[in-house]
Amino acid sequence: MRAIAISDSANFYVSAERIFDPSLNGVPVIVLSNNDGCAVARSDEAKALGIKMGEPLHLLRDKIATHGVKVFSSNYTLYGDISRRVVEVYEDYTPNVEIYSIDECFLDFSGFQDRVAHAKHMRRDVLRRIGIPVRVGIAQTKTLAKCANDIAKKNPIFEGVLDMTDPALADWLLPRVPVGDIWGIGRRTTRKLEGIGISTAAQLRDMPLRQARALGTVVLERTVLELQGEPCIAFDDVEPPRKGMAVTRSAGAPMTDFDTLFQAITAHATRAAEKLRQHGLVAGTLTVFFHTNRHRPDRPQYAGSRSTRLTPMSSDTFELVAAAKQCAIAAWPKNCTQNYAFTKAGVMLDELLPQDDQPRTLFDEPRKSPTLMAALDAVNARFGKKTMVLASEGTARTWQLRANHRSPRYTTRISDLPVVR
DNA sequence: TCTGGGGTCCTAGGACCC
DNA sequence: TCTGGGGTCCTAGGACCC
Repeated sequence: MRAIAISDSANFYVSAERIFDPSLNGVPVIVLSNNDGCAVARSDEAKALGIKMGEPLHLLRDKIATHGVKVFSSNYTLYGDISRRVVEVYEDYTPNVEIYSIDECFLDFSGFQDRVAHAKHMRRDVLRRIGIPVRVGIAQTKTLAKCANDIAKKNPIFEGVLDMTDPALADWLLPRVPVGDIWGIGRRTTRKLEGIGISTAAQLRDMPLRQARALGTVVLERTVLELQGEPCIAFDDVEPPRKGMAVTRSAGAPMTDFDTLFQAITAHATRAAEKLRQHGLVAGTLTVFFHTNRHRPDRPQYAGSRSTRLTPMSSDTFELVAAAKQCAIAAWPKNCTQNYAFTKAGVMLDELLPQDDQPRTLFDEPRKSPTLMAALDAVNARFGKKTMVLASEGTARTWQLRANHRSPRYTTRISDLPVVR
């Protein structure tokens, strides 16, 4: 029978920090978003203190001091590497793995005999080899598997593995699942559904399809079918081509003049170009945006944004930064007497194509940039990120992110390893 | 004082074409 | 005075995910 499993890590970022620092076990730990803004991962102990997902750090100061909460800046280099290692273990347990997010994978368990025993074995193996605790939900469709995973997460009695392929078990469990907990049902749709008396997963499953499409869209209709056990969301172990990518950041300190803003935009465009080259892609459109602090309506507000075509399509840092500069100049406020403080800026790329598929024109000349970019990437790979940058990135870096609590990059940087005496 | 950074998919409506 | 019936493409905005 068709069986899809989803495996996810418990409080992934916190679990990753705990691998290398056992003193973090049993105590409240949180990991912050970029710029040390909000709590985006919380240990069970931190959740018990009432710390919410996305809660701003500056509102948590009291709790942190009172309860000795350990605080970390996010360390994506570490989490990305740990994530890759966890996937390697999954691949020993099924030939078909679909990476869904940094801490979640769909696994094809179709045709396996004792799925629960298999999943429990895999779970022990991930913990032993990598040190990350995971939970596994199994069902006929992705939506049901996510639901089973969620139930396993909340009920320790399942010991981290719940197989919901048995219809009788699903019939017993689904009336106990709030509709808003279903994958794909967000806040808005929850409110609409509750408005017509649908408050559990079982009620949503039994909703007429026409009504589902009318209330939501075809997306909601698919969720209903998935809950009935009919797969509408394909299992996809080949990565779909990316359509766009973005590099956007809050600034560590507000940016008040064009030069500072353009330094940040240079850095973001540079990073975007690197990402393109890593994926072997070129972009057809570039967008620059920047805006003031939206949490402070009492201050002057401005949001600027401009797009431009890249002709020819490009992944060249110089070309992208030049295009970004034109956009930034065009979007910069004109004739203004206000003193705007910009807190966020970004560069977005769209119409991505594999480099080899990019259209040529009659007048294309051979470009020097591939060799130059390869050299640039090689220098930065060998001597460290940002060894060689465009001068327009500046040296002051006042706009740079705050990251005051970052742990060492234990698995990817030898100089970060603690010295044992 | 201090509030993240990515993505995807869908729909409606306008512009334009024959 | 009468004023069709298709298409496609693009954009903006909504909703959702982690």
